[in-house]
Amino acid sequence: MPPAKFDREQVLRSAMTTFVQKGYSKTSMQDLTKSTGLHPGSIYCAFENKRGLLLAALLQYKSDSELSFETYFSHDLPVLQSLKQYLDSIVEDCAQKEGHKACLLTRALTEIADQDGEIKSVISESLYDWQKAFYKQFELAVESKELSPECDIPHMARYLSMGIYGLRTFAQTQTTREVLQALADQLFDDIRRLSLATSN
Amino acid sequence: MPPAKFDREQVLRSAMTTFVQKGYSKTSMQDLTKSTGLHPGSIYCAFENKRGLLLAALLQYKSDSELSFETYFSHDLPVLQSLKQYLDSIVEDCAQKEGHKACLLTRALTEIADQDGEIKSVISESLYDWQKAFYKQFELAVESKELSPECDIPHMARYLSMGIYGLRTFAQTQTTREVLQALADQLFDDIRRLSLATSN
DNA sequence: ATTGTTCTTGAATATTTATTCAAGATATAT
DNA sequence: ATATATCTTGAATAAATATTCAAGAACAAT
Repeated sequence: MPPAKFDREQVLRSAMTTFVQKGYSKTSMQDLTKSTGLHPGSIYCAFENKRGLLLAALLQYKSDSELSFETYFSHDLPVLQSLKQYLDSIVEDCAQKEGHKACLLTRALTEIADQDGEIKSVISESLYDWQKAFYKQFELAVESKELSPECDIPHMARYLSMGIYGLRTFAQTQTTREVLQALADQLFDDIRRLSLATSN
Repeated sequence: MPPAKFDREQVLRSAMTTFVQKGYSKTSMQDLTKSTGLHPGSIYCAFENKRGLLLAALLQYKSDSELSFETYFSHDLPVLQSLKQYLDSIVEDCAQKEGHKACLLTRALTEIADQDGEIKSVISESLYDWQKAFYKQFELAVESKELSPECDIPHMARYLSMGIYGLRTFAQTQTTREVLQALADQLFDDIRRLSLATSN
């Protein structure tokens, strides 16, 4: 019965959603069979075990995120404008009262990275790649004279990442859109100041 | 044999440590009996169950944190100076390579708040109280003319909380002291700018 | 059609982990 | 001293959950 081979990406997206919503430990195999539509045997055949499914989901999440990143940053807009829209989209995600779309990477990072070196590596590298993507955008913007040649690009990229981590955590206690938007706007302003200031 | 009644605070601190290090779900009762020195029966007698122990530990953590907060902010130093030292102490915590001291509140928040309304309330309120403690310090500093009367105090307090959440998350992927210190310093600068600027 | 191969199914098993509780120990009171 | 009440102990139990695997279904090839 080989034809009905399941759609791997679709399965991974379902697993992603479940893991983000319930966390790794609290997600049971039963939850996963329900959300993916796969039976236990199939999951074990395809991904070895629950942990393997998480690893695969993390990689899928990374690749999905990269795609999304590009839709914001790959036009010929000024970086700062793209960044503004990117931050707004995060606010949008966080402001959803029900089923607040968290970030699978950071959620898994805080939940299980201490316990599992390989997973920690995968997550850390993905987050670092994400940070580097900002880095690269800022670099291009320096070349095109949008940003000051003296700004500290790695520092800016790190501070931006930190701010987004913080925003997402903050959003777990408070989802008022205006508040979240004000925080995102403040972060944007601070990054912009760093990106322009020759003095600092 | 009533006399050997265990020291509740000590037990809760041990449980706190274990929960922070392994996370709630991955902490087994066996881990807890080992770290607290209590036998299962005693734990169930005193705290009802594992969840009850977490709740008690969260409250203890809150009260310990408040005490620590006061050691930083209750002298007659300028707020900004106290804040700087407070941030430095967080960097110190985060830079510990082994057993990175995370925040129990945020860790539990991301791990289980979605699943348990009561725990979410306890955590949210504790974090909000912490935010209000900043708020109050800024308010006093406005009264004593250290800070501009026009600064947006609630906004500052929220942005500061957000920054600290972000810093702690960032520290899970990168523990280089210089990098963490630079991020904390940047956060400090941005808060200071908000606290002084009449223009914004 | 029949056979062989490959993939699916999900009930059965193994394992881990929370929880209980009856027996034991310690102290206080009489 | 003895009795009584209170707290402790940790092995036994219950519950939840990951994992396996033998039987079954779908297709392709002869």
